Amino acid sequence: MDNKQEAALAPSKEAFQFRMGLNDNKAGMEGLDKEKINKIIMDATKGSRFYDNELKKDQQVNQRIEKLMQQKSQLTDQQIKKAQIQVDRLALELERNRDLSRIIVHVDMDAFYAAVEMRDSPELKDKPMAVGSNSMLSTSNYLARRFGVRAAMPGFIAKKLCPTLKIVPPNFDKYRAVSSEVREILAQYDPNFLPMSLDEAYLDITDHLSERLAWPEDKRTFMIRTNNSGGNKPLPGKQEQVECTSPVLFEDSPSFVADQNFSQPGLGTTEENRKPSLENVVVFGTSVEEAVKEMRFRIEQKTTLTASAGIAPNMMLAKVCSDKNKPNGQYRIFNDKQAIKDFIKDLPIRKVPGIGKVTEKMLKALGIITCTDLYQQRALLSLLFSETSWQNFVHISLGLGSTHVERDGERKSMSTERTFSEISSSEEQYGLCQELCRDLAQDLQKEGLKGKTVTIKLKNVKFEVRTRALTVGSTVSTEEEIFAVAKEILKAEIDLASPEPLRLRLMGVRVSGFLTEEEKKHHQKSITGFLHVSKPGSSSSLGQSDKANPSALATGPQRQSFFNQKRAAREHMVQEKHAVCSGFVKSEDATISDSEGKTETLDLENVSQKPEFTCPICFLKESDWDLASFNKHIDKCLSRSPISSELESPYKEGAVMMRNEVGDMEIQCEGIHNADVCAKKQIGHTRPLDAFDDSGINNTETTTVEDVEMNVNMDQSHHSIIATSIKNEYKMASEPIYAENLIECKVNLSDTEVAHPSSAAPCEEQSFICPVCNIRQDTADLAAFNRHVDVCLNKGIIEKLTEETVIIKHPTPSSQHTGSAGRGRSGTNTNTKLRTKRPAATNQNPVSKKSKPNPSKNTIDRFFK
DNA sequence: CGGATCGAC
DNA sequence: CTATGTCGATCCG
Repeated sequence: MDNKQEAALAPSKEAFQFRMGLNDNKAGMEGLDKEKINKIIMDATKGSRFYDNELKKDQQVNQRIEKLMQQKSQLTDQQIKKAQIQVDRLALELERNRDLSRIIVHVDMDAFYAAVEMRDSPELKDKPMAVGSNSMLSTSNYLARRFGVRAAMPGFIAKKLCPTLKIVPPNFDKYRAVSSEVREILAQYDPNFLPMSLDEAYLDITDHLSERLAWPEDKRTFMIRTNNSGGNKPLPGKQEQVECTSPVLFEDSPSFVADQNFSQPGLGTTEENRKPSLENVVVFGTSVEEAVKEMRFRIEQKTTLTASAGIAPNMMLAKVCSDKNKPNGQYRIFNDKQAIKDFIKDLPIRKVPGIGKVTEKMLKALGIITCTDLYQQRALLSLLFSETSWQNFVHISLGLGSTHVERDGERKSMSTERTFSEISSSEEQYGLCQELCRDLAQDLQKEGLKGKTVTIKLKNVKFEVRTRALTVGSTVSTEEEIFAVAKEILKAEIDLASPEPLRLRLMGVRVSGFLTEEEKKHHQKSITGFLHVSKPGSSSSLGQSDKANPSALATGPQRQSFFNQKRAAREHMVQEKHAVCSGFVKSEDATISDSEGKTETLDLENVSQKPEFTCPICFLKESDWDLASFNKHIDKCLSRSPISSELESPYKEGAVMMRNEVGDMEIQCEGIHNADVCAKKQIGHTRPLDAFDDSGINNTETTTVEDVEMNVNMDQSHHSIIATSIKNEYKMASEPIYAENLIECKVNLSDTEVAHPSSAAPCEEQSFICPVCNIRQDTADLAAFNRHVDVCLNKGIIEKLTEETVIIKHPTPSSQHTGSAGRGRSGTNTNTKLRTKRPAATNQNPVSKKSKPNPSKNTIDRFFK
């Protein structure tokens, strides 16, 4: 097993395929087979700078894997066994708190953008097509996928795979409109549903379902819209003759009805007793599946587009499920532990949201492919990965996920970035930077946000990316403020590259570190307010009309040339110079921008000089101020001599209102975004998960319950705490617990709500297996058993433990479950942590959820109770 | 805090 | 010729 890395470390072809995710091609009869696809892509790719960079990134991953394997090889059995106990403690706790009471649905429109375009352009319907540009595709239709054409693939390569491919440019306004139609429907099943993007959403339909039970039939009855005159839809009982064979959208009639089973017991009444002309009517039942079918039916009726859905007890599972019967299908995991376990068993970890390419490859190096593998290796993983990572792994392998569909909190950052053909002149780079700042400032303004940190992102022609950030004392939100900071950062980068110019292909600007509501109140009168006043009207007029105009004029039909954009930007700069001169930006700037040509050169010189700032409040000017001290000064000035309160940002109120307005569809659209920002966000959306892979399920190696051996090693000084908590855990579970048996262990908690035979059965007769000596204790006396465990813990193996292990001593906010602290010594882990998304199962446990700062302490307190 | 990286869409 | 844009999260130094 240790040598698996050999193959993985070999670079080139295989590496690239890993990076590009080419391993899951679904070759169709009319398309290309996997071999051909890979070859074409390789040929089109090989030798490019992009490819070189991909190889480099891959090497980095391989190095991480190498480190991982090395750490692994140094682990002792004892360490693993000890880890096993600790991990299992978490697993047990999680299992005990498993929430099976909710019905979560993940709805996913099939090939959304492509489907919309096909719907509206009949000539596209039977052709392979994709939405995007020559340089990047957002999504492709199912016909194109047979040729290997996928989301996140450059259009020019797609064309090589499929010369007849039609690439249509995206039309986000249209997608947004369709999306809001869909959301109108979704809202009726869960008013608090959570949209993830234009084509995807989570719903908690538990409440809907209980209401639905009492609904009369007519509330579940819907007309079937017949768009084709002759094409009468088959009615219940007849649909097998239609047999919608093709998974391809619109290849046959886009009929939901043809594809669905409406002859559910108890609703087959449509044929006879509906009103005269209403024979085209369908009634849905009250079950979970029926409700979701109804939802999808209504979506299709309303939009002529199909959706897939996953139904499960939590969001993570629902998401995986929605992929299962895509397109135009649904799949449900029942709210039953065994059902979850069965589903998870052979599930490739890559399917799980949060496990991406890199994680997949790293885990693969450890022999982990499926969730079962993941579960079996949990002890090892807890030693090799960071706390959050391995705990997330445990959540996944237990099939746990969040059961609360909630909107995300406040936004944390806002950014804009652009790719272009090489720009190496620093003047252009500054101009571009300013333009980005302008765009960003407008977006910030729409949400009334001000941030303290400015980050710029640069990607050179070799695709190397770097980001640099600067946090300032005051807050920034206007173009000038942002640019003042961004310019400094950019200058530093240009200087760093020294004689060589920066050869950029992308630049981005981001603002983060937003003020909280609290801070907003206090910090109201910032430099921003001052600038607003000093150039009355200019910022708001700029917001609306000014933006597109100059560049449109300059470039004509398409804004291809950044030259022109930059020129336009410069013109803009000139207009605004009087605003600039009010102090935040270097004073020289104000003096130069008289003629266009001069602006460039002088601006450039400028940048390499030491900045000089003038305080906008006291008008003091210090030559040795840097940005930070300048900002500090302003802060002081502001608190010393209060500025009249009318300087508040005019946008603040509006922003707050928007956020609270839940009922409004447009706002629900993207949470706190209005339509414009929303549009921007959607540009370039790619959907790698569109590349679903049905063939992934193989390798069905059943894992039986083995490895009952469990020698416990505990840190002596704290063993009593552990002992106690273990005791209590064993108290909770009503049957013997094996390490490998965790998923099985019966939980007699409130899961009985969703009554299912296997979920609630209490245990026969009590007996315990001591986790230390591993001997079965045939006693129903819990106290006796606990005494035994205590004794066991106090003798024997523990003496052999040499390393210092802090188990639950002083739980810190960051070390939730005792794992990380003690692992330092025998040189095992520390570095090479893998980052994974935040633990998927957060809201499972009401205790640990609430007390974020110190969850494990609470847990233990409760144990002691 | 700053920088790099991952992952999702 | 030609390989996105935006955002949140995590980890490490």
